Amino acid sequence: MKKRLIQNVSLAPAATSPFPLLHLKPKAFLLHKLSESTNPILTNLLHTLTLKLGFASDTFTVNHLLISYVKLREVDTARKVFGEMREPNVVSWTSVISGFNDMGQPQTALSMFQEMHEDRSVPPNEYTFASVFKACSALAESRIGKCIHARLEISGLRSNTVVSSSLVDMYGKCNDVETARRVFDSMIGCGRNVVSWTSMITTYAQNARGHEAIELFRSFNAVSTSDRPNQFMLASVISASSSLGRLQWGKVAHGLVTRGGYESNNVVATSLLDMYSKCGSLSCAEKIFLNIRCHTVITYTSMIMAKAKHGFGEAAVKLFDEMVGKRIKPNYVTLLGVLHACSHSGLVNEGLEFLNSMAEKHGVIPDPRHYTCVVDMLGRSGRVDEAYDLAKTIEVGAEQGALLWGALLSAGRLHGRIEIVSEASKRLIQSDQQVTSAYIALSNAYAVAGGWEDSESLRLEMKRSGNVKERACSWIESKESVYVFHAGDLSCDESGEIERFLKDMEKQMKERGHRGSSSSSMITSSSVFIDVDEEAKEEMVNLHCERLALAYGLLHLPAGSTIRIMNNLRMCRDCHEAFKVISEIVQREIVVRDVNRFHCFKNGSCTCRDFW
DNA sequence: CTAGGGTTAG
Repeated sequence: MKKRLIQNVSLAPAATSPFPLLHLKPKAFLLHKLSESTNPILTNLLHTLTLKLGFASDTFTVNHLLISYVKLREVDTARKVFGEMREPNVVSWTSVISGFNDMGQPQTALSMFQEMHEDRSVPPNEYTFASVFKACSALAESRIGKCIHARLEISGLRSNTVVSSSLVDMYGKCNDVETARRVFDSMIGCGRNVVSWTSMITTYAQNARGHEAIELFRSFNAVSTSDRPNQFMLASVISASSSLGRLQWGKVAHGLVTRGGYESNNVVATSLLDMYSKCGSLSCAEKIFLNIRCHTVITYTSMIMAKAKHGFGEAAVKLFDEMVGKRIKPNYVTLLGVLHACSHSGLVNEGLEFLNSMAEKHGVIPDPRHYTCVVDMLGRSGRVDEAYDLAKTIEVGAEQGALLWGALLSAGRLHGRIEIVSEASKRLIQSDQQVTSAYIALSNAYAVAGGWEDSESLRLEMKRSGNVKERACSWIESKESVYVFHAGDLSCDESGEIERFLKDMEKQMKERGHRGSSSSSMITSSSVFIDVDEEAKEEMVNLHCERLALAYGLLHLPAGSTIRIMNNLRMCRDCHEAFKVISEIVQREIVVRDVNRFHCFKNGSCTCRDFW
């Protein structure tokens, strides 16, 4: 066995020269072989050879050994080798630190850096700092990151493009957009490259500040003479376009993808798929999906999500089966997609079945996010008590709890279950999460139940405590502009025309037998057309901002054009039904999408307000 | 000489 390996590995004759490496000295031979080894057995052998040939204390040679182990993802062996080094240098330290980064162990990377700091014999250099900031970024640890940033400042290292880019990224991942921007601005002296710009654009994109991301992308293109956007930057810009729901910008980015020849890049393709889906064009999303050659769990999950969001639950489940059939292993996000699909298409029993069997069948253990999805599903379909019973059994942290009880709150609201709304709101208020939404919901619930005084006093309480809710809104995109309609806002010039139009539409809908939602759900600001029979509630109709967006679109967009409505409200099945009826009446395609609220919580603290 | 930064699905 051993003999064969040696033959295979090191001294096998090559075509041109019988023994191409024999003329090399032992050390050069070791270095050469170590740098090209992609085989753990070979590296092990070279390890032995290093020791036998007496290079154990040669830092340079052992560094090669270390790096070889790191590349093979054998970071623990690398660490062991490192521990036996007589005189590790800065490269040795940095290699091990970045090895832990690559293995998804940023915590260990940081403690290695701390060890290095306490050891004092080897000061870190730019390479070390770049790796360490990457670790902080992975952990979203701005407190530690700031301390190390301070060490960098006093270390006397000249500012360096790579280090500064890693800093921008780190602050971005820690949701400290302003500091990220300050670092980015300070880079004017040391030179920015595509990576630096991408870091800053990504910072904006990932912190729900899509407009600034796009704006910065524009400046990059205006300012940069030699650098063109690459796949990293494009993926980020496309993702910013999706979170804004701006198909126009997404299409421009798609053009740049084609021009740059990045279409076959999976990451770019996935971001395009997601963008088309979120901007309302499921058919374009599907085109992208069908062009992907090498599918992964992410490409499938994205398409499953897309179908789910557009209400094609059965198709999403079918796609899931296809994926499993191809032996692509689903992960927890995939199952969220499937549950989402069931939830949005009324496949309640199927959804429950998925929840109960996912651990056994697919090896994914349901976590609070899956349960939240199912609570939402039960709630939408009217099985509010089951939703409540399920919610009570789930142990969650504050942030997840906010989503869980938020879902239940919507359910209670949707079905006029004041005691559920009240319970969910209280939990939200207690956990100090989404306090304003909870107050609003509670107040609305009181209002529906006729407790106008309670409702009024709650609103006063909110005003006193400074809880001002970001307003729900819907918007419609046309060529170059976006028209935003805020809840309760009828200030636009055409309001009279729009109201007349809506009244007429409601009449037509009734003639076609559309019942609309129950009157209690009017207050959810999710229902589209409803019977307005009580004067006292007239004012609330203004809450239905997607009606306004829709009417505006129908009145102003050219005949035959598709109308895309984005909103940041939670829509129920009735709304989708209503849009179908409207679509038939006006003979136009109407695409409605809930802006992904989840996105806003992705990195912690941002709010939906930043969309506008 | 050997080591470093940015991207996609909820």
